[in-house]
Amino acid sequence: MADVAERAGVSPSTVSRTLRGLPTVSPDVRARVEEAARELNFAVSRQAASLVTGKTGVVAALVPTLNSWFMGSALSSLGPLLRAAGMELTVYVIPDMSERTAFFERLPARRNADALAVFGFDLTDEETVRLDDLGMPVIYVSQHADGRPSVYVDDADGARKATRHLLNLGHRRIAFAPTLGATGFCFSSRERLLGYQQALTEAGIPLDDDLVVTMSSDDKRDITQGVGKLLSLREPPTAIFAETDELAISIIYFLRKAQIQVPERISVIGFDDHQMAEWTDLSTVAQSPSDMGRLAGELALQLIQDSDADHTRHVVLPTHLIPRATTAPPPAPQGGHEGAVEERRI
Amino acid sequence: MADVAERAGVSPSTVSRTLRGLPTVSPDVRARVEEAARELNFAVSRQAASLVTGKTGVVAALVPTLNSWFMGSALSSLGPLLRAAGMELTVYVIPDMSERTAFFERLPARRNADALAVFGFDLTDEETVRLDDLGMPVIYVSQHADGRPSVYVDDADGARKATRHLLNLGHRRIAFAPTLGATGFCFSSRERLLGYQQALTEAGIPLDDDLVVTMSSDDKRDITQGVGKLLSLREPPTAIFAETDELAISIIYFLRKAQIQVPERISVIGFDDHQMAEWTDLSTVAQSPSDMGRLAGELALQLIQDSDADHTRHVVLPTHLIPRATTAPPPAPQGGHEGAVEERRI
DNA sequence: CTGAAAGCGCTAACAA
DNA sequence: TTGTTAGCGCTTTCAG
Repeated sequence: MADVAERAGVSPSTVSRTLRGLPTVSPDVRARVEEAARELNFAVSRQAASLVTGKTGVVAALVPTLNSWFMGSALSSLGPLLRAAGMELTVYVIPDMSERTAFFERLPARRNADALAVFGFDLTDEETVRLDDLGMPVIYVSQHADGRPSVYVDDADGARKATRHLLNLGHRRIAFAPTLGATGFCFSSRERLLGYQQALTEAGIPLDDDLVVTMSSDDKRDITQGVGKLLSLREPPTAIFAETDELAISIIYFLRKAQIQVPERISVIGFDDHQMAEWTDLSTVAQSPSDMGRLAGELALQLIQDSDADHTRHVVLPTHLIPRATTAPPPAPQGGHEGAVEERRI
Repeated sequence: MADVAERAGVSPSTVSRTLRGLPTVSPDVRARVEEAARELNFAVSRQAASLVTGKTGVVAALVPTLNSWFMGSALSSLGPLLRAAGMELTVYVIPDMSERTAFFERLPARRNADALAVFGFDLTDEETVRLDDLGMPVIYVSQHADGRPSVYVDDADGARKATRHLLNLGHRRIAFAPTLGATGFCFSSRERLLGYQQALTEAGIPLDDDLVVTMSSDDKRDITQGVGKLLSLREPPTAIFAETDELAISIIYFLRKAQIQVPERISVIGFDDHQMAEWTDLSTVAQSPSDMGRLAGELALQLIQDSDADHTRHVVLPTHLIPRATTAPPPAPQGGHEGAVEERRI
């Protein structure tokens, strides 16, 4: 910066003012400084600046993985939004329990970010408390956190929609397949289970624990076994509501592999409206992770600016049912002969 | 840090030494300092440290989007690797041309990272030169950059494998569908096209430009039109090689929707071995983006440490063909009656 | 509108 | 093994 100052024939202070766009710089000086900066390929060091301002210019995101449709979409919208505000995005990927423990013990984000967005973890109370004294706003995304800023979809409502859709088609034996990430992380399982149960109760159908089978969506064997468990019940389900589209698609794969027609014999519905849902004609409940990323980013920027903004704001996003070709009325009670024309599907 | 020093009854330097794990600290002092640090919830400010060391402790990744299987997998493996080395990952998401221009003009990573990993962009020469004087090692991932460190798969070879597989099945009219990101970014299209052409030439089949139809994999209309173009040729292809699995899956969707059986009438093969490829029984060429992420990270760390390491190293990863159920021999020349048993697919 | 000077929190010499 | 000192590159008073 001193070089730029010298080249432009002004003091470092003036260079600083110019480069930050402060209005208290005369036009000709501004022009000289900007040219000098360009010629020298000068870029301000965030490190040095933040040392004195106390702001790092960084928003941190805590994610269990980047390798999922949800996270990818959310961060793809968060990133450019932050850049537009002159901020950078640093990502902490926490793929397993030991990394998670390490993260919460050391809290490496402390002093190295102005805000933290926590994506989709089902945090323990201790972990939440730990984040409370991190010294920066923490935004909870895709999860509730009482009394703390959160952005999420109404998962329970979405699950009700999915379940009601199946009920409306005439299904009475409806299974729910929550998914457990390989690492003990848990997205919105609880809420979706709740919505599923509410819809059943609403319809006067007793809950049956045998119809709730957790499957890890990364693990083929686990899915086969889970599907097997459902098929071997004395009264198997005629419909399966999978917690995510990815799980739904793999369940369909195993059902069809076992010669069980979908949706003629068993209907399957997912949750997400993953890009693949369209290509596989999957009925699902849509949510918008990119909206969540955007809103989380806006909330973060706002909380960074007004330290006394409303820190308890919850933003709840809508979901909507997208019926496609994997849900249909259940097969006739005993006859077992199925729908006439069989469409081709991927 | 001064607080910690006072509480532990030592000087700031000693605290610094302790916290950085230098060996020149006596055990009892170390213990006192660590306890004090824990009690005060102290974490070193990277900003201040980097001001004096000149190292930021950050690796930057430049990506066109995070919302793709490839990027998600690559960064999911890069992130934890960097954390294990005590580094942070900051991500620049450059979704469109204007952001791209802005990035290369301002180079915001300058002085704010120790290395930059550029993922999957097809950079212009000017852009590459611009990165050369960024003042930090730049690792090119999923692309060649002559004389600069690169990590990529042998796309041409993978494409040859895919094309040969189709040739071996008896196909002679084979189309190639490169995909153009919505934003003018271009992954490995060129190389894959090349491999496709080589395999054809090798087999003595003349190239036909009509069989190469670009389709934007985000855009439904574009894909329908592209498929339509191929189907309306005087001599339509009996097989399509799609540049990516995602494109392959959507092409299959449109073909089946148009009552064109896959693979009986037209074979389709993709490239990636996307997680969904298995669930859709898609034949494909596998590559491992997580390996690429990992190797890129290792290379970055190495270049950061030894500034005089080999800056021209190229790491080339293998691909392998995974034949599944979307490729089969072409239909009999004129009769048009297809294979006997029809397997069920998602 | 501009410059001088102080200091942000840390590390790296050097001295003890 | 530990403490002292001098900056790293910037922003921010405060004078002018």
